[in-house]
Amino acid sequence: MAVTLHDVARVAGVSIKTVSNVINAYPHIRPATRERVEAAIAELGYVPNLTARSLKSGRTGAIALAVPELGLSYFAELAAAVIEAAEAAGLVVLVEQTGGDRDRELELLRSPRLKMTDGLIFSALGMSEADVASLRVDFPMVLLGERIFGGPIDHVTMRNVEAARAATEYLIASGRRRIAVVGAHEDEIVGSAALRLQGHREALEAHGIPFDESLIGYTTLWHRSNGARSMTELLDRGVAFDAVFGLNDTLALGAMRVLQASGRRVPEDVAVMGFDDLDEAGYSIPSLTTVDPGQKWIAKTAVATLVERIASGAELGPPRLLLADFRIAERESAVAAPAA
Amino acid sequence: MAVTLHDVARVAGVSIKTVSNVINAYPHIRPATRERVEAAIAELGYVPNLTARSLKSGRTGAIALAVPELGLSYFAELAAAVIEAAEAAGLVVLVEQTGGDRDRELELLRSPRLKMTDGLIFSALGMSEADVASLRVDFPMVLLGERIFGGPIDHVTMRNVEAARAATEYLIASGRRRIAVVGAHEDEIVGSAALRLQGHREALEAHGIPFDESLIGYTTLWHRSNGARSMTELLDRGVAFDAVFGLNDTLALGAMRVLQASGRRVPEDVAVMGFDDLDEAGYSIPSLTTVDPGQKWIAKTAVATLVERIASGAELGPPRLLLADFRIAERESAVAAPAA
DNA sequence: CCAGCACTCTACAACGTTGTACCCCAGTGG
DNA sequence: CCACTGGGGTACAACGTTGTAGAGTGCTGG
Repeated sequence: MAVTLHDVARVAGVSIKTVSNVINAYPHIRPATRERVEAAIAELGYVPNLTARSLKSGRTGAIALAVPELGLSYFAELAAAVIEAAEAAGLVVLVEQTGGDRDRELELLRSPRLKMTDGLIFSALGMSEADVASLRVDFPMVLLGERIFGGPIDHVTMRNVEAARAATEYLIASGRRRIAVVGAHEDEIVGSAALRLQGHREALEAHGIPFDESLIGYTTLWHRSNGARSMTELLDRGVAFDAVFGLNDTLALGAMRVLQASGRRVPEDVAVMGFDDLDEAGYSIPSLTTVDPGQKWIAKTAVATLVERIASGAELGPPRLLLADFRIAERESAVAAPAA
Repeated sequence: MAVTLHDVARVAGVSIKTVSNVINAYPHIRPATRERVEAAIAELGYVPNLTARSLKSGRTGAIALAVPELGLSYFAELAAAVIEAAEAAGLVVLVEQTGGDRDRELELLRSPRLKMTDGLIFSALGMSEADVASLRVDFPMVLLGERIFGGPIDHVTMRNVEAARAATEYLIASGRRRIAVVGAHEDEIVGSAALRLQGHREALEAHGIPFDESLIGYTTLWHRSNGARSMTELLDRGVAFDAVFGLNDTLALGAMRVLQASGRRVPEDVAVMGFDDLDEAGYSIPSLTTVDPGQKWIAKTAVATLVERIASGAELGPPRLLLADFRIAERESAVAAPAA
């Protein structure tokens, strides 16, 4: 069925190796031979069998990307950026969804399916420091996310603490003092929620504002509905606040909806700050002021780092920690000058 | 470096074929032998080389999914559903982004990278009927989208015309008569925009409502900003309307934002209807009434159809057209009983 | 007691490609 | 005239797996 080098070789009247040489741009080939081979390739519509090539070379030209869920905008945008960067490097991307489930994440790391790729970009969400040993795998891997630090592999991520601190400082600078938080995770030590909450506390402390536990809204997941529910609870609690820091954009948008439905004006009565700078942060009503944590850079850097590891293996030295720059994306939901 | 069947065979003291037989659950193996082999596998941490297996079997266990862009929520949710369905079928998914660009779509169809997969689920956006010949490829493929009908391959899609007609009829039933449309494509004959607009017109006609060109907002892309811009134009135009039909949710959400910013109440002054039933349709303010076009079914069916084609090839008979059921997802932005 | 069978296992070839070794030839310098 | 060089090409093995054919067992039934 499929056309192979043998078929091309027969038609061109040369050996299969010569055809292979033509395809791989081997220099020492007579123009006449090259032409005959190219004609045969065109005539038969030959396409190299990448599986065979992979077997021989040990490289597949594919990398895997594991994310919790593409339905979450953050990860969809991450995947888009990774695929784009990979394509620029001549790689294709195999996308896996783990659901953010620890067991599925661990299972993925042991899956033979990864043998079909040259390496893995792994955005972990369910694993914890206790699982760090599982990251010691025999294929190139780059870790994303903030569940594990100091692991045995390259890690590309964002400055969660500093960025969150900057976010809260932005709110403080605009005159806000009672800042509610949506999306905290109870008893969590590692993970984005804990780090961002820590940055928030640091900012409060730096400005002599006492931390008020009653302003913290806890959720398990970071879906929009969790942000909405958490805000409802805060309102029911009856505590006063003049700003809300959603630990991600999705939470912030969910919370903002409830705030507005309750009759509060954003940003006049309550300023809202998000985290992630999703596409949609620019299109909510009002548009969402948020932290751009450098996701594009993270995607590019993750691919570049993985490509390096694939090329040079362990020789590249000890695992590196690469941190993206962040910035506050100023929009309508929270403005630098305190609103009237 | 990597452990192979040979290594396992040597340790277990059997031939490599026996090890292969153990792995592939070949029945006639003595328990003692099986145990020794399994012990050796565990001891060495053997993982089958899928590339080699692919070369031998001609199957890779991977399928490709080509979408315009994962940053577009519709396609992110589609990809999530396809990956989930594929995983259930024991397949992994290689995701490609075409940008909705015709040339890149055509190039993709000829790309040797597809040789690494067993088939392709192709969501075309840039191609047109003129390119139908390019769909005649020698690998299994399932087409999604509405750019091409009657092509030489299986096609899974939604009932655009009927669903859009139902959407407009829903608005009419709730007492709306002047229904603006956002997202039409000028001079388009095929494609979602044209089909949905056609359904809209059919509904108007069926109810004796004249079609008013001045109520149609044209855009090129279907991003949120296009919906916002288009709505701004409609408002500037000064035409009166009591409902807006966004040809997709993203457009509808963008338009809704502008509507509200202009002081109009949704749904009291203007009802808003979307199309797609994205996750976020449930979390806007107000939540978006929209058409659920059966995306999950489409994803599942596309995978199932592709799997069938992979298994039985051309014997499966002529190309099929498979259409999903749709339903109106009733939320706040447009309600069945006319709002006060 | 032996043909016949089922079971258990092995040797070998193949999937389609590329790396290695080699061969042949023409031209060159001594 | 002969080694030597290098261009142009070939044959063969190998990547790690599975299909095919077949070789030994031991057991069964006639």
